[in-house]
Amino acid sequence: MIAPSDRTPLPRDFFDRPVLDVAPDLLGRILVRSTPDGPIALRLTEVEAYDGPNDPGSHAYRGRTARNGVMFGPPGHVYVYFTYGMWHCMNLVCGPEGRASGVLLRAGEIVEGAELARIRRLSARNDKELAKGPARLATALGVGRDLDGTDACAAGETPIRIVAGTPVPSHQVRNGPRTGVAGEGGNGDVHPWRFWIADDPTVSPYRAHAPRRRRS
DNA sequence: CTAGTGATTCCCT
DNA sequence: GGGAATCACTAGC
Repeated sequence: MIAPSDRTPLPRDFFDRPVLDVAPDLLGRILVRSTPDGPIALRLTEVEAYDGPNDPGSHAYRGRTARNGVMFGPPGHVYVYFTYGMWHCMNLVCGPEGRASGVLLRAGEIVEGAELARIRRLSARNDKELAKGPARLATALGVGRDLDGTDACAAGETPIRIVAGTPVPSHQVRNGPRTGVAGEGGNGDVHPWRFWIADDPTVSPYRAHAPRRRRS
């Protein structure tokens, strides 16, 4: 059951700020995913910032394409991409419009609808693993490319919204280098653009980017 | 716990 | 053509 206060999405102004301001402020906020079977609510515990065409690690680095068009649109919308032939990951577009920056949602704690998330995440050995990693998070919430471009700030029974939750005080926020990003880490040029809640058991393990070897 | 590797397909060069 | 903002599984400590 969603409390009445949880029906109000965060205003678009929340996302219409520099991405490095928005990213740590998202920790502790609640993502509400409405599905035909009922709501799933997730408390965000780990996020990662991407700063548009000036950021070599960003999908928007080489300009607008068919895949990343939503990033160039207004803030507060959902950008979903497909990767590694199997997985989806979701981002929230941040302002100002046209900067094409966004926050990758890397991990969270399911606080409602765990019974629905478990059905989509049969390989999870416990509930802490349901959304421990960006593709696991999207899978647990049933998020795919069909939700690319969804407005997370719209009123009503929308597929995805972000509600206030409880912001995490800055002394409990940790930050470090991004994980798994090609073009970063190998040359020592890393930035503390990953943010997580200190000592939270749902935060994903750090993995440096490892280039894949060719198949025969 | 860490490290190594196969899976699988879309998208851009 | 080949890399990709990852995961699941295995082996070994």
